[in-house]
Amino acid sequence: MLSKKTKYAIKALVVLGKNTDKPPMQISKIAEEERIPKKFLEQILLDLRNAGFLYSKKGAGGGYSLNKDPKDIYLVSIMRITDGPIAMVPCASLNFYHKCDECHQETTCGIRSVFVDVRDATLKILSETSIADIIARENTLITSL
Amino acid sequence: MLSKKTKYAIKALVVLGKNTDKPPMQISKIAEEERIPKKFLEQILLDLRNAGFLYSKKGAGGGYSLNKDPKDIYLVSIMRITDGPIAMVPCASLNFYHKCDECHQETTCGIRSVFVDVRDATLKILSETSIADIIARENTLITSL
DNA sequence: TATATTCTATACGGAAATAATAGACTTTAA
DNA sequence: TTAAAGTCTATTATTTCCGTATAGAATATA
Repeated sequence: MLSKKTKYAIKALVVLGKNTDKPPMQISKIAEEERIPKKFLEQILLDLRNAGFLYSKKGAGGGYSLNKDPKDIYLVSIMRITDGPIAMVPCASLNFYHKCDECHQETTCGIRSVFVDVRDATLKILSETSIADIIARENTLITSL
Repeated sequence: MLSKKTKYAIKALVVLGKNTDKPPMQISKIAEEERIPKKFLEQILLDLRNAGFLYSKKGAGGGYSLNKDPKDIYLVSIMRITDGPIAMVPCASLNFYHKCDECHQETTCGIRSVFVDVRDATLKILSETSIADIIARENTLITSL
């Protein structure tokens, strides 16, 4: 399951992605609009900032804005920051690999073999879908109502 | 992440899938062979039995055996018993649907839209891969060493 | 029929992860 | 100088996962 942290991160980035031509947006405003606990959101935005996705400005009139084009922020990157691995088993993870506790024959493990395929299928989607795509999808969905 | 419960379930089914022509196998033996905590495995096998995948026999000489052909036991079914939903967001789940806490506009949610695609990609693999396939994959991997 | 063997069922407890909150500090605009 | 922001770390609360315990029911076989 996606953590709330990840969902909040994506939602915040979507809001900021619609705000690119305006002055930076305050945490409080994002939290309010998306109904995210403010203090929790602070932590999340900080992580995204430290990973280079956000620009922040302190003091009066400060706030957050995207540091990249929404087209260049992919879900896979966000998820790796907030949730960590994409794969469903640690032994199939590209960026967060470690051996499974239970496993003692990784090279011949049939479970691993299947979940490498699952990882690849998931990864293909998540690494092709950007914040801009999410916004576009929402616009399409709204139009088709 | 896959729970240990699910991994243990798959491993137990694989062991039983290699044992189809022999008398039922005791929990203790499966637990020993696969190094699974026995009491935990009892619960898991019980769930699989109640779902119709296993046949069990009490008393001396009793034990567990598969109630279906290994070709007809798909990973998706096992996972739904042990872990529940396949989708990464509850609002995208086919068998365990419920609204996300945070969400108030499900029909136009871009996150949901993407994770429906992820679910479909995952589901395709998991509903095509059976216990027999896992065994076959392991044999292939062993041969190619 | 007695007994050991094996599965059945439910309840419990600790550990880890997740979610949220708190408070003190830093920077900046006006 | 002060109010408005973000920064950073610690702490608490909640939930889920993993494993254990215990009592019970069914069955083979001696």
